[in-house]
Amino acid sequence: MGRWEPDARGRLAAAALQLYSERGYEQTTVAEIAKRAGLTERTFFRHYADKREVLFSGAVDLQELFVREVAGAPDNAAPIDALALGLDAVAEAFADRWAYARTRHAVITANAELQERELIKLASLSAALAETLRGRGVAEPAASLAAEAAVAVFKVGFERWIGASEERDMAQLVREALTEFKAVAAGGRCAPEHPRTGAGSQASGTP
Amino acid sequence: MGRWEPDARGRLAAAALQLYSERGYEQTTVAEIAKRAGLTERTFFRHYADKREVLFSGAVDLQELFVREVAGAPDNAAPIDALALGLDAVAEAFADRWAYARTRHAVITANAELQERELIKLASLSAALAETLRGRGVAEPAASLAAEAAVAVFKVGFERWIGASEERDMAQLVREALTEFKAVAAGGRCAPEHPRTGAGSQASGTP
DNA sequence: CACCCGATGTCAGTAACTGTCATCACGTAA
DNA sequence: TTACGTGATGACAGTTACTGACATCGGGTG
Repeated sequence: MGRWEPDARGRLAAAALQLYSERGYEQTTVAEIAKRAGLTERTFFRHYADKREVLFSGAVDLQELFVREVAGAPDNAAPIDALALGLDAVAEAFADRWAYARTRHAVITANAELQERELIKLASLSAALAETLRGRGVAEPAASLAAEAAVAVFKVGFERWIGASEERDMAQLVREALTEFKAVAAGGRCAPEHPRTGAGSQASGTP
Repeated sequence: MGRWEPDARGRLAAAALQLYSERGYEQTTVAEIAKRAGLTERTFFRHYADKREVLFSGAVDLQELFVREVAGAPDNAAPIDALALGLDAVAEAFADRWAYARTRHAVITANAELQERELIKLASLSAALAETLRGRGVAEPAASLAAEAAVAVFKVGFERWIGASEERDMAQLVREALTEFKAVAAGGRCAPEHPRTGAGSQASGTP
């Protein structure tokens, strides 16, 4: 049992997301977040390094999960296949957080500073994945390029999942993005092989 | 002819890079930059939106050049080949700025806030390239994935160019990175086909 | 009961950034 | 030549993110 109200950190994160969503990130002061959480501004900065970080505390867990899965892939798996295992696991972890992820994503896409923070978190993820691949014997720059590709695939899959009108299976969307990525990298002219996917599949070739 | 000392904007950028390089980004105040440029803090913020942006005013030109080259590629070129033309042009544009690019890059890699800004500039570049590819008839998400891949290739090539002990041909390094990238995406197990490249090419396969 | 310790509150201070108005140096037209 | 317009700059007050130093609170431990 806490000596004060429990989970100050969680209350701050919840209050921040609410306020950012209600009135916008820039129109929200840290003092207001702290007040809604029943704390002071100074305490906010003891839990979070800055006003943005309160939206990104989960990034560490995401990265650890992704890395663990890649590291645990069979020794004979190619880099891109090891990364695919990590993508699957991450998609699973998001499964029951569709509504939360949507709200958070809307807040972030509405503000450039928050996008910057998200990008550096993804860059950190990419760097960790590259390091893991190197540990599996993959040379540079193959490791870094493969890691960046995996993050790009994740982003595409995530945004499709978030942007869908109803809740869908994120793992499936990510796998489709990976398949389309391989086609592009192989030098394909245009379009995906998933006309059943729905959106944006009218592959108009240039004549 | 300017009414005051000419090129206030350029003087601010030069002063900022000097000070960031000498004593670090965080240890430099905007007032100090302005003073070295013979101006006031308020004038700094009339030329640059914030303390970071002073290092990134060239990003617009880079993006325009890259996009122009991709848009001008032959109609029958595959996405990845169109992007390769843009990569070549950008590498050319950097040719005579090795020392400047090194200093600037060192400043940026030493500070997380500056890295965030750089990442969002690259994301903007990626978005512009994806839009250009869509204009060439490439469907989503192939366009976005190809664009992100091109930016990743550029980053690898640029960092190798900057990190080299002597000045080398950036265009060549970028082309090598592109070749290695294609191999990874195709599902290759390990290493590059350029053992002559030097650094990091001891491809240790997992046993 | 005395003490320790971690989480919080209080308060002063720095620096990034903004809004507002005054001022300056030049071009232009009477 | 002089008066006026205009765009760039200076001066100054104000908000807010963020930090350091110190006090306080409440529970556990000897």
